[in-house]
Amino acid sequence: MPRVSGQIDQGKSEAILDAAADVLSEHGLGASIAAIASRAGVSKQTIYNQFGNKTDLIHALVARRAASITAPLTMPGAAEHPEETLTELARTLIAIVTNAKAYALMRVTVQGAGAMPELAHAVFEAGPNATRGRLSAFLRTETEAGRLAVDDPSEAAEFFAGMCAGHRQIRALLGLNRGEDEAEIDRLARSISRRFLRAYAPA
Amino acid sequence: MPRVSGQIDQGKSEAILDAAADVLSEHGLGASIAAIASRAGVSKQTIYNQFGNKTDLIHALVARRAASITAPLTMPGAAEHPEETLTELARTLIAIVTNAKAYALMRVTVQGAGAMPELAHAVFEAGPNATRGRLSAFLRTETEAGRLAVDDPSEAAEFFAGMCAGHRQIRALLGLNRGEDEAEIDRLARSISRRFLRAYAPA
DNA sequence: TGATTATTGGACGCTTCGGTCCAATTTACC
DNA sequence: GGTAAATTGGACCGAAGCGTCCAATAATCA
Repeated sequence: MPRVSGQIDQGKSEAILDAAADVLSEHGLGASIAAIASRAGVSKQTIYNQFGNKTDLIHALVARRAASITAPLTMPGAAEHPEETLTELARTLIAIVTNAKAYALMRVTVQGAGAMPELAHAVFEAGPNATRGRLSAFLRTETEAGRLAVDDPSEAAEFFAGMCAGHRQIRALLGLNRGEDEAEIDRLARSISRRFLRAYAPA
Repeated sequence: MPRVSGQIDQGKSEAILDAAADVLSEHGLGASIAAIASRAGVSKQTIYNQFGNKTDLIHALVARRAASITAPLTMPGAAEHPEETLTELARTLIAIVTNAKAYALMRVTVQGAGAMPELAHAVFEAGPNATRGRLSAFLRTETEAGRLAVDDPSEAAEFFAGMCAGHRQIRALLGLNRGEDEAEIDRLARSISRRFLRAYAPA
């Protein structure tokens, strides 16, 4: 059912990626193309027509989905007091680590790290490392404005991210995440922001 | 070459587990029994004689090796000032997350989380969660002694562990870890300990 | 030495999977 | 309607892996 002469069906393409995300997060990288095709309601051959092979399919999946996950991570503009900004960022970070769908992708990437190292590298750069970059820039400007006293912004940013991740990250990767409720996330985010500010308060 | 009548060769058993650890960390869970046997200098049949099947082999491996990794994690006794104690603990935690061999096992566990959830659960309990338990007990006694002001010891322990893990954990799982040098680890451990104490200093 | 038992190595069956091929069919465009 | 293109479904190949079987061998114990 081609929509445009000589072109690939974009709708089916998205359906395939959705199915791949589902099946891969359930069965890991060992999931078969046949299973993905079946879930997508599509012929196996169609997948090969559109993506070439399994490796390229994974690449396409991670590339397209990583963008949607990293999207909310843009650093909010500096508020007059950094506490609100940091709390908001903490909320976002916790939500990502707690989000099953998002972390299923990370799991797939971890599984495939041996076979596709460049994918692992790309994911790390686009995700955690990009966040650190933005956050450390924020901390630097706040320090210059005298509202914080951060000597090593990059290190401090990693501390902050680590506090947000906590054991939730490894638990998510191990498939042990209980759904965290909204109020709990909010409470945690405030706590992180408060403690972090105490640790880096100007003298 | 049996050593004791009716018994299994313990030396070979250990050799098999060592080989399994090596091969699994290189090729992931997809590694073949044949490859492990070859690396161990042992017949494939011998592996089946001793461990039954692949799943049980993985279980045996993780069970036996997890103990040796978690061993150094015993909480040191409370010093007169907590800074030294916390710095030492931070050093240990960073070393574990940075240790390629240790984290190779974690990677295998993550890969197998779908197929063997009870293994994932056991590893989490024996590793990160046990650490949190011990650390939070320490923080509680320090608070009672008036040297710290920790309102939620469990949460604080997770913050501390998260600061130590930082991006190193996910980087290790993605196979991106550059070897961290001793001096750098030491500097980082001190920094974490100092900042943590500022965040939780008594009023 | 003889009996017992683990080990070896290699062949084997079975299943699963990636990837290809192809004829029949459906869909979109002219 | 006719044409060109993609899709379908199913057969098919080759490779790989798990686990079994077995006859020959080596090592221990009595």
